[in-house]
Amino acid sequence: MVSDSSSKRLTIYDLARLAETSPSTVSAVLNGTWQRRRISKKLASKILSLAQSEGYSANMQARALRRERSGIIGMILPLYDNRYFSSIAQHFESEARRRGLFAIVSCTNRDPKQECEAARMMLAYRVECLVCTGATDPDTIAQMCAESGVQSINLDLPGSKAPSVISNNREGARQLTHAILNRLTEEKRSDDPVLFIGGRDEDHNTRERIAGFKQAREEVGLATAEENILPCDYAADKAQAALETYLRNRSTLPSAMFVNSTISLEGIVRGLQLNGYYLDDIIFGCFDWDPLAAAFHPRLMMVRQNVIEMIDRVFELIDTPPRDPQLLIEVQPEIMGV
Amino acid sequence: MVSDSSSKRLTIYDLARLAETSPSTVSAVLNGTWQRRRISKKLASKILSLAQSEGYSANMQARALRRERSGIIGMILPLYDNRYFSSIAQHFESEARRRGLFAIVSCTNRDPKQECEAARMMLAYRVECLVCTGATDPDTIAQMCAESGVQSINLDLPGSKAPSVISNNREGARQLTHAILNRLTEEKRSDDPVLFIGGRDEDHNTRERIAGFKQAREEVGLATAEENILPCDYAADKAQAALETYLRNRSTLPSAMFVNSTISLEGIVRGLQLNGYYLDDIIFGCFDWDPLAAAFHPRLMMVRQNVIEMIDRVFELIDTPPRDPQLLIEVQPEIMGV
DNA sequence: CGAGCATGCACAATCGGTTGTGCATAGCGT
DNA sequence: ACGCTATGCACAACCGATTGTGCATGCTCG
Repeated sequence: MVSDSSSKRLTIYDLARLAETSPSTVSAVLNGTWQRRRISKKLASKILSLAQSEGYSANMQARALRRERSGIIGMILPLYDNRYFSSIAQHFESEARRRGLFAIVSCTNRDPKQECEAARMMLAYRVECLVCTGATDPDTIAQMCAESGVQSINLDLPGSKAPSVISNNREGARQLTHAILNRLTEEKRSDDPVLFIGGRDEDHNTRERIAGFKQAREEVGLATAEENILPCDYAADKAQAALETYLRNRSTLPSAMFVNSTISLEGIVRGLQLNGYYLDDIIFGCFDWDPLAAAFHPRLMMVRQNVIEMIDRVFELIDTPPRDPQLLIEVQPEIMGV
Repeated sequence: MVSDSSSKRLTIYDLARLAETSPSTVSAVLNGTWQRRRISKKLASKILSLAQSEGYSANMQARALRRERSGIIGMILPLYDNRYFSSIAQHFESEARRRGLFAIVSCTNRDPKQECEAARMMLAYRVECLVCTGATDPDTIAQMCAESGVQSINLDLPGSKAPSVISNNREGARQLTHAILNRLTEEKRSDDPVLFIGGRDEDHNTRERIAGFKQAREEVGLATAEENILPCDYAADKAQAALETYLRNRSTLPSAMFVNSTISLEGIVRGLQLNGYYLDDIIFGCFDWDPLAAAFHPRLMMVRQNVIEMIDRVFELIDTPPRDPQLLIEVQPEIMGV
């Protein structure tokens, strides 16, 4: 290992000098096209072992520039702070790696401005494709990508200008609601009200989940009072406040709750603890999955979105871009703890 | 917006043609050096508005190649799946952004091979600095970076070949243990055994935490039996199995437990629930922080590592690289729920 | 023995910016 | 009118890889 005194990194020109050959030959050997270019096996292995021993590493910027392909695939993500988004990032990364792509992920804090800024950076780094996860404004980003000739795909929340892969929120919510109602029936409390809490009214997923919730109740002959639907935003504090307001107006605790995310669940649980309620009495269904929470509460059922399949679908769309930009793929989530 | 028919992206050469000037002038204007290069304000604003209206975006690969600076800063991370690592990634990203750097983060699943592979990729993309978080083998990576002339910094777990920023694990554990012991005293159970469980014997942080645990007990005159120290690995299953084995050999549950991470806590809680124990009787101290878990258990105290300060320290080291490669910076964590 | 082909490699253009340098022209002072 | 500086910009050489093309040399075959 000859650590170059200049501390500059080795290039194919340096290797060419060392191997007494030309840069183009070195390049051909190092990127595997040497057979096609009729480089002798002898010279090839000489160059390869030299590259190895000198610790050569190709300059990806130069390669990307010349090839007009960066080898980078981008994702924007609201946050990392729950298992759902974390595992999305993780699977995206490993799947990208498997395909020889380098994944870069940017958190945008559910802020449309940051989303745009991140998308702009990714486009500047010439990502070959951009996956837009849970974006507040996916269409703007799809538009930006289209103008740069870059493919984009929406994940988790659908858009209208690029194909989307999302969970089947309505069906997941329907099944979760049925699971809740079944528990209530087992406990002879089938007529008790169930509170739907958390999420945003404007957001596609919340609307679908509310629809699934109502549908399930209807299927067992129950009407749903609007006062029991509280899309108070996802944030823990908002959920906690909404719950406390709700409780102030009535004498009894609901026997069961459909909570729209783990972050909302955090506020709910905190609020109940602070107000001295006994948690284990309540049946929880949470449209989200967290194994630690599941371990804590014996009657907490959770919806685990099928992240692996969602990411698979995303890459299928990347491999064979659909004609229809409005294509919507729904993936079935799984109900845990039933 | 003239969407180029060729669908190729605009370059400074295109802009130069449109503005009837030279590429070098366009470049100077777009990267802000035009005053120094005595370009007239008039021409500058013409080029700027043209770039704006045509949606020009500089090719970062080309820029990086010429400038010999990628503008990229890298981080390798074991996982995203807990709040600690997630927030590390998030703060790293936003701090990098604030400094005009583009952050790329790779998950390596605590696998030394993946760590090396990720580091190699990052070096190939010519990161200007690599932050190595919770690496199983930080020194190998530090070595790779050094050979490429790239600065590297260890985070969370220390190494000997690059400066490190970690939590003060011993002091955090000492304080957490005191908090546990105080609770026990309040409840007149101060002589009950406390179980330390989770983590890896070989890992620096676990060793320090065990030391802090023992020290705190010693400070109140308690000896620590080795049978009550179970560094059974972090994984939930391992922790659950270790706990079940432990319980099989004695008649009573420990009144309190020091659990070495939320992932271990998951296994512990699950094991206790499955075996019919009443969780709320137990005092938990967990060297990790998860607000949802904290909401669930009224007697769960948690150590929240000061991620913001740790990331700040990392960037200070990047700004002014220390002479001593063995420099170790310890950041005080906070005890939550006392 | 010479045409023709295969073999093995080097040359040089190129990707899109950046930056040192040089060359006109204008303005100014004497 | 002449020299001098300041102004405003263009030229061209890079950065490090990729790739179309071309040129020797050696070998085969009629």
